[in-house]
Amino acid sequence: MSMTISALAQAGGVGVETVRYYQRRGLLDTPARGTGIRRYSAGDARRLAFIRSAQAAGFTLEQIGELLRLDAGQDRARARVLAAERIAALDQKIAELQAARSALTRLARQCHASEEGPCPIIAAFEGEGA
Amino acid sequence: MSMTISALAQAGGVGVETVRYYQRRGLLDTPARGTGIRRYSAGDARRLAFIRSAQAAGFTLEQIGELLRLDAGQDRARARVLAAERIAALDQKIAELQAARSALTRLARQCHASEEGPCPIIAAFEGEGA
DNA sequence: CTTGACTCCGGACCATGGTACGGACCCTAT
DNA sequence: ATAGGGTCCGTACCATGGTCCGGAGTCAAG
Repeated sequence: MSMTISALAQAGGVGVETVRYYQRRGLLDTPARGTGIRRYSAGDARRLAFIRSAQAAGFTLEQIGELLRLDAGQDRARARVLAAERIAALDQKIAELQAARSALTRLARQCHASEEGPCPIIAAFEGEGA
Repeated sequence: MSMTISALAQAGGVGVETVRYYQRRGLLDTPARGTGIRRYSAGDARRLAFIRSAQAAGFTLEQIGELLRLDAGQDRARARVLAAERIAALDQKIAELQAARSALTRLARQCHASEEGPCPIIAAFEGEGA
């Protein structure tokens, strides 16, 4: 099974330019072209999917590059370290977002409660006086 | 109570250049200078704190600008809409990060379990074959 | 065997959120 | 009154993650 760049991009839910960008970044390889047009494999599609999910997990493209370079699982210890670091960062970020969410929910509730006076959402910084 | 730009920046946990950047973006105002050096009020500090927390809630500086422009709570309805949208986005993002976290945790556990074979963290896209 | 869609490629450009630079000015302590 | 440290300001630069451009080549259908 082989596909063109646009099929690969579509399979990965990204644009063609993004695929080319990942190639430039060394995250995807650039298959040799037989007769002018490059053909991509299902492996490429899996790799692209990996990039996208690692990205969703908050890895930067740089870090994803590192993960990929620990190729064929040669350096499992390092991969585990990266994973553990990311999990910790994720926990922190999740906590932050949850805090933001409840602050926002509280403000919205207060704002709804009284139609009078300044909106608490905005007024969180009221009292501009010098 | 009045402070210099560096005191304001420090109070807000940002750099001086960041304060100036927010001024340029219209998020903080630029007090008139009496005799050469501008002086900032506690209100400015509260405003800066608001910007930082809104940012932590995932609002872009652009959106924060909009919130601020709904000044003195003139447009509570719009503020509530923005808050509701952000809460929804936050919920989605939190869910995404939680999913990523558990995927990563599972992979790390598998990687630990067997020292043989390719690391599952990396091998999530194995089988490169054309 | 031409037309239209797709591909290739390098390089320029974009948005976001800053960060750094450099010369001039101000302010305080010595 | 002078040195030093902070401030002022415009402008330039940065990292990240793309996105678009234009000219040339390729390919399948009519």
